[in-house]
Amino acid sequence: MNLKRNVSSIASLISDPSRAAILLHLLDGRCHPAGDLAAVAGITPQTASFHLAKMAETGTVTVEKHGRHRYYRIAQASDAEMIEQLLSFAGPAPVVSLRQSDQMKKLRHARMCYDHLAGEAAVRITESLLREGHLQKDGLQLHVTASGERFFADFGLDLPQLRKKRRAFSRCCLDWTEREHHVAGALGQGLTERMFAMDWFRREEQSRAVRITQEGKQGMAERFRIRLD
Amino acid sequence: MNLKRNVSSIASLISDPSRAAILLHLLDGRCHPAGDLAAVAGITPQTASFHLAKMAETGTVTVEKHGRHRYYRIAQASDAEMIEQLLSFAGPAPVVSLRQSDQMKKLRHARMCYDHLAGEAAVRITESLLREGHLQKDGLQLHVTASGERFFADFGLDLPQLRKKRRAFSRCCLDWTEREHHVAGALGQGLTERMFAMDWFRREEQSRAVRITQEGKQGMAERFRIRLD
DNA sequence: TAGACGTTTCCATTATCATCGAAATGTGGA
DNA sequence: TCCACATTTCGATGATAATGGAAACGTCTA
Repeated sequence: MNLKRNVSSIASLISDPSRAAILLHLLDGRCHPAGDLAAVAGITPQTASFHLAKMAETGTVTVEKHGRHRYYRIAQASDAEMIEQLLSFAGPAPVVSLRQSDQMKKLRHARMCYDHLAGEAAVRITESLLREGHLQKDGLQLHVTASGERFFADFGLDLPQLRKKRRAFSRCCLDWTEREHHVAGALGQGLTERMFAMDWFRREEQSRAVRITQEGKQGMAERFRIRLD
Repeated sequence: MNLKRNVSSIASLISDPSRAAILLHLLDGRCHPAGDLAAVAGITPQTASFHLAKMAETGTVTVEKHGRHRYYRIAQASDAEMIEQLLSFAGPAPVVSLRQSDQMKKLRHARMCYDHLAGEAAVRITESLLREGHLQKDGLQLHVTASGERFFADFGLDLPQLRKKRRAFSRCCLDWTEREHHVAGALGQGLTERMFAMDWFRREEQSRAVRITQEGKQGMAERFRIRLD
């Protein structure tokens, strides 16, 4: 069994508190400059650079140079999802401060999970798609039905294009706050992108949290027949 | 966010190769003497004892004294399931030797996931229970329907008793070889126990693998309408 | 009662690795 | 051209923790 090797090497990436902090912060799917990540993890830029280099070497993160900044992000959606899964075992975070509980409430409500929407909103949307027969669950796969093809096209998604991407097309991703599944994969990403384009959601600064706009509430009621407050 | 702390401490449990080997071996749900675990991990008894003491302290494993042996096992089903989940990210194990691939094939077919059945057999059984309307999926929960109540009672399970247990009654557990869900929780455990009592399955020595008997094949065809070879 | 065996405790060794100061590199702006 | 700034590289340090030898403990067997 050389599963051992894989398992422990994956785990050791996250076992260091500084790296965990960095990865958790990168879980918002955005690009972050090295300095910010150092600040988040509470370490000096040198140390952060050391960790980032290490993670870049194993392919966990990728770099993009822009001027004198270097922006890092998580390389693969699957890695991000693994960390999300770990979170669901870290248990419901014991709330310490009011500020934390407030932040937590926002995260539960709607947040980014790397490149797609997560939290209550995402779970409700996924439920709706299944209920209306646009998606069909098959294990961890989510198949788009005939009615789904029409629905998504009508929604402004180019499904053939999304299918072409070199990644899973449509799959379940475990939501660690809701303990249910939400749509991930290229479809989840495309859907999320489209909803942002329609200004249904707006990202918060420096956080994975996502705010729902008035248009969003209205749109979700009309399109998905769900009501979020 | 003190999620960080939790996440990294969970990961550090498995990040050490020796501990990973021990935990992976304990994933069969059986009790194992300390010496065996040392051998499996390729370390001296002292070192294994050190790791086991550490894991016992954090509540990951529990000890049972029998004569001069001390038998260890994973304390909580949820921990075992977390490790199983990590395995699904470790990727399909690159097969090195023929012996390994053979062992792997057996594991895929049927194995123990701590205290319940996993692998193809478990996934097929779960599918059958859903298809026949005995179980109903609700997020990660599995509800027993009215017809399910009758079915399980007829199968020899004491559901009220199982519900009393201080653990999740019936839930989905991600199968890392099949990438689908199978029944876990008290129901998964009870079901597995009953099938072993009926001699449908037999455990292999020193492995998580499980062999299906002739009775098992016949019984599964009759009761679950599935055919496994 | 003695000895074998499984296991743990104690202890010293060793290696690994996160960390940071100092300095180098590269980029942008004045 | 010079300086400020983001980042990395280098090098040294210190802490942590895995490891195994020696010995003790408890249990089983003869």
